[in-house]
Amino acid sequence: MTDAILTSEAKTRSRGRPREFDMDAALDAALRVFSERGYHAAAISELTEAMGLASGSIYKAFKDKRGIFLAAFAHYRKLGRRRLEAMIASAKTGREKVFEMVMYYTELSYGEAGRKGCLVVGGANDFALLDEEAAAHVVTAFAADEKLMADLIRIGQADGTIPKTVDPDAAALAFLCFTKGLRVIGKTGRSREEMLSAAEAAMKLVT
Amino acid sequence: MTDAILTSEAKTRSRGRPREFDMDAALDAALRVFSERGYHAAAISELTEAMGLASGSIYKAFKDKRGIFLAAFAHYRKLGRRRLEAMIASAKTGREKVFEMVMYYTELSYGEAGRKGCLVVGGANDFALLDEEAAAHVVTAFAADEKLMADLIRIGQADGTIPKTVDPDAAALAFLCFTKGLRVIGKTGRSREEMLSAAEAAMKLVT
DNA sequence: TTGATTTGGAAACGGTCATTCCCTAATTAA
DNA sequence: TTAATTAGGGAATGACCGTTTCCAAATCAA
Repeated sequence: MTDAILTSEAKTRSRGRPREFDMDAALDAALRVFSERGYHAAAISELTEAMGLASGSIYKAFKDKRGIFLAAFAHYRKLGRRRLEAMIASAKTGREKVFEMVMYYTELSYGEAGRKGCLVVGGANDFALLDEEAAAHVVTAFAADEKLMADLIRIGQADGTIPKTVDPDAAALAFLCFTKGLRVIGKTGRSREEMLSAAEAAMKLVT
Repeated sequence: MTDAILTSEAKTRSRGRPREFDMDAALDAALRVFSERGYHAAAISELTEAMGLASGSIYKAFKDKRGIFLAAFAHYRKLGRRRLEAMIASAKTGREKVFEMVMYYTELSYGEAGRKGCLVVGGANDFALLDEEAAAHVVTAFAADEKLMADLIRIGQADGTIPKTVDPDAAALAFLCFTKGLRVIGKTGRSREEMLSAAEAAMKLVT
């Protein structure tokens, strides 16, 4: 409920006893619990244990269970976006950038990491019809991914690595479905090789 | 736990008072609740209301909440598979069959139906790390879809409507991810037109 | 009929969950 | 120093949830 939740950057010391725990570490722990168990199955007692905080402390730092989730969700998005943009930046052509984005999700979608799943995909499942505001955050997250992918496709069309015949918006939505589907299938524990083969096949979307 | 749960076909009358409620209708109601709210957020009280049964009756017909879900899940799969196979049968070429399968999921992924989501995708989220046996049912459901899609692609390669250069297994997994992703994105309430454009784009997977 | 068996349903039960309370500790403002 | 404020934490709280119990009703076997 304070700026600290949103930015997790320390700033001008406020009055009263200062926070002792590390917000980023606490949110890391919280998102781990929410990813593994889902929102509704995650008990406060599990969150307190994972975060290393008593329930009273958690309820003082966040408004309620929903508040913990929304903070963890924002944290998760910030971290993910940072890693994703780093991968995209390392690629030269538009087509390679598209491939890097596909690979970013592919590498998260097998083995143990895959089984833990995606907080955004999980959020879509847990909140779509139950919590309008939380659902709006999920929509925002998907929209950001979709827009980024469309931008990368247009870059590829500008640099000649992706045909002009491709409809960037349609292909971006198809990629969005594909990558979120990767995360769903990843929860069933597939191998890296299988997921890589699917990712390569998906690149046909930009031919 | 009886055959009736699995087959929902009436058969040789057993001893004792006969069941009064319609199993298919009850499972329809149950899967509606589970789809809309997810497994953990679905309360028994909601199930009793939707199914028109008292909790005692439900617990006599099913073992527990998990048993209700598993029965609804099997029911959902049976209904879905029936509709899917009908759509595929109406298509002539292998490529058209692939398209019909993609369209089957596309038509479930927008508007109100899309918002309700898929019980199998939801199950992957709700059970992957929490219930090994239930998770195995999810794996089976995905595997059936994946195998069917691979078969359709091979039919297309045999009748010349899909290039031999396509790897059927890789493309089938890519389609599986795409269609399950459609169901995830569908929970955020997209339009039919958008989803159709993505579905058309996805057909590039078999070019 | 009678007894055994099974279903239907309402009420009761025990446990767990999210949340609050309250006291102590640490800090700033005056 | 003192007062005000905020964090930490453990115990208490109240609600709800899944499940069980118990009794009446309906059927079959004898």
